[in-house]
Amino acid sequence: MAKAGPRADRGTASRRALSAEVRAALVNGAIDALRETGFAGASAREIASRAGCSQALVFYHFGSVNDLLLAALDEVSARRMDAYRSALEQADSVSALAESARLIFRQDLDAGHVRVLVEMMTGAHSVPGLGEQVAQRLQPWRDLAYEAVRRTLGRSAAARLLPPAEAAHALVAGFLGLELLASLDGDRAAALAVFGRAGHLARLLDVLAAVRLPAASKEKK
Amino acid sequence: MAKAGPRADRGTASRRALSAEVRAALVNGAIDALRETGFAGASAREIASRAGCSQALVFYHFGSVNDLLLAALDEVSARRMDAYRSALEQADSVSALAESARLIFRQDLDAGHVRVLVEMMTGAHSVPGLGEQVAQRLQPWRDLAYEAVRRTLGRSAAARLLPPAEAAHALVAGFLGLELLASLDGDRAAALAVFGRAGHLARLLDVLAAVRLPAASKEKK
DNA sequence: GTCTATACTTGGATAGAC
DNA sequence: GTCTATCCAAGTATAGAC
Repeated sequence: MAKAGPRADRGTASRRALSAEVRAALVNGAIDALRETGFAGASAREIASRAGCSQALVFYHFGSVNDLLLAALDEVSARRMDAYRSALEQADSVSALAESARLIFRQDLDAGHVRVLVEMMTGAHSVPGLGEQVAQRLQPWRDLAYEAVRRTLGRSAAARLLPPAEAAHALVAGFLGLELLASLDGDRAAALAVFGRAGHLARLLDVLAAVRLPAASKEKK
Repeated sequence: MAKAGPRADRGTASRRALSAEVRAALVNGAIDALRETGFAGASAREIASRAGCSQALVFYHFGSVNDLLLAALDEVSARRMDAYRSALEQADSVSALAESARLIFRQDLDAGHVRVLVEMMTGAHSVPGLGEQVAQRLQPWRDLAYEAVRRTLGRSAAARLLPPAEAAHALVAGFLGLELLASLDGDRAAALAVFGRAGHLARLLDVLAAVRLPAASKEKK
């Protein structure tokens, strides 16, 4: 299973496994630090302490603290992307989409996934060049939101009322803004109420979405 | 006008004026630093450099960097509160409210007012106790949003569809989330498009808002 | 690969001259 | 009130032992 490396006499595989464990521990430590102490508190020492290893290993394995933080963001993204995709893909109406979004948001709120993203977005502001890299990592999430909205709204009357690109942008902004408020006052109920309300309104859109537009009947050519 | 202090022989008033100028310069420097370099970059040295004075004055006048940053947040709040209140008070329909919100958001986005707030909200996360103080300062804005929404929706059918408390929470979250996205990718157009769309949808609510509920006609008791 | 030790930098905060 | 000088804590990053 494990590819034999150089000097594969004894212990190499396990040592490699140990090394991978350290990397994983550092990434997890970075995620926890971002979530609990914020970007400013996510120092190499803080992360290493959470990972239970030396601070020097941050630089050995990742080169710099910022690169480790980006790896942490990648890890969170990867972990969530599957959950997002499957939840959103099986939503076949606007209200089902809203309900999926509500469930996903609640999970992410509790687990702190959005928190990590928000910390990186704002922390990036004080480190030149980091913003672009965070933006790059945010893109798949935005694409996912756009796809989900576009698919459920489709070419219906609802899409005229609410163009997918704008709805998707608003959806992503909503995740971020509601997370900010929730983490400030520790009140997740208010955020969830907003998603619940969006679900109610979405049911109205379901009706409109069911009405397919009569293929540009009135339009000139 | 100026209250005579101790040793009011000569120059005391002007010296006092100079001192006030320094305080103002520090507050402005703090605002600029928060906006341009973020919470992590808003150090005493950075701020003092922008204010054109010694770093020691931060501590002499404000006691600590955090207290200066809070003063900066207060200043931004005070500056904007009047503009907000007058704009929102003269909105007499949901769509007018949406248009006001759009104009205000554009001003704040360009001037960086929301940026300062977001930086303080996330930066607070890494400093114990700061979160409560920021939350306290956010409250007037939330109250204002709530009042505006409650007044324009009123006791109409629209208020059933969209309870003021939830709408206000969503409105504040929208400001924050859209600012986060706009500052990450430098694209304010997408955020403004969302507000524009909200305006279109608000016109639908205007119709509902015009329909006053027949004082709980169907309800039991 | 992992550790300890350390060089170097930056930032908060204070002391004391003026 | 404002400055310069300084102390101290914390952070990034590297060197070198194991």
